[in-house]
Amino acid sequence: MNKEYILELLLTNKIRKTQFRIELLEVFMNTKYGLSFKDVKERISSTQDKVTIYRALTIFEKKGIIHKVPNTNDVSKYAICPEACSEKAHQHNHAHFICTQCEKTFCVDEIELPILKKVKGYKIKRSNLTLEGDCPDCI
Amino acid sequence: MNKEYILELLLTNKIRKTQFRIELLEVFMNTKYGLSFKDVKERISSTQDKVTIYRALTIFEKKGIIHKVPNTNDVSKYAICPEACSEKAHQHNHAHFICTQCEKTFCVDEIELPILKKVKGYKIKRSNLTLEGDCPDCI
DNA sequence: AAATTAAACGCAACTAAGTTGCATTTAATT
DNA sequence: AATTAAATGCAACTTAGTTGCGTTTAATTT
Repeated sequence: MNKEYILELLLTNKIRKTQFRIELLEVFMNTKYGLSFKDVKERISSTQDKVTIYRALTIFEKKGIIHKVPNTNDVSKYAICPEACSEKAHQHNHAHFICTQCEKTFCVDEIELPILKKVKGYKIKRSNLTLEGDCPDCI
Repeated sequence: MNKEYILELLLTNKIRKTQFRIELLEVFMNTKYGLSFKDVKERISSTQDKVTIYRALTIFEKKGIIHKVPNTNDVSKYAICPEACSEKAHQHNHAHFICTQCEKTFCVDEIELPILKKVKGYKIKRSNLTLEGDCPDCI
């Protein structure tokens, strides 16, 4: 199991190894698609307060452990970062696919985004390609 | 002025020409960047109920007159569609730039998205490229 | 021009997402 | 064992967006 990797992640990011945060990372690692706040809550065995969950999500995102994928339906999903992201270089050079039927969010590693730095006077720090449609399970 | 174009838009989409909806479209046409609900409310002279505003935004989006750009900060922006979108083919083949300083959202026509139809079993109906960073005014 | 009707509107009440302040607990350090 | 700062829990709050329902009004029909 990747429990060791989780502990390593928490250590290098100076996040305390609490039961809940370890379990939260396990949930993310064992899910192939993005999770909304509600999804996360359902998958956590300990009945944590929503504030605690939000705070963990926020710090994980800030540290580059997970990333947030916004959705036109106003319910963002969180997913674990596939490779090494850090607080400084939080680049997700892959697309996200959102199924409009089952509402699941998948990372699509097959599509590589061109890393643009500048376009017509805009300084680009991050880019995010979101695809919408039907996922393999819903076609 | 493009008042005539607005009336035409409403007519072809079978939306009644009320004072408010005409004004709302004028606001969108005269703004070069995306508007949040709050932005819209501030720019409307008549003091419309928020439900009325939301319903107009929803129907305009459904008809392909405006499109919604989600943001990681959970405040979506709405912007008028540059070309001919329709209820069926609501494709926005351009990127959106969100300034992390002033929070403005701009359509970036310079970047053309490759129109992907299928990737690894996913059926893609819509795609959305969002760029984040500093806009020309904030650099 | 009057009657009809369905879209648009306004209000109240609600849900759901996410935040803030503060007191308490606990992991990690000294 | 004592310290301390991170993490937690609770209450209360804000903000975005929705639903139901009765009323108004733009557009159509007679």
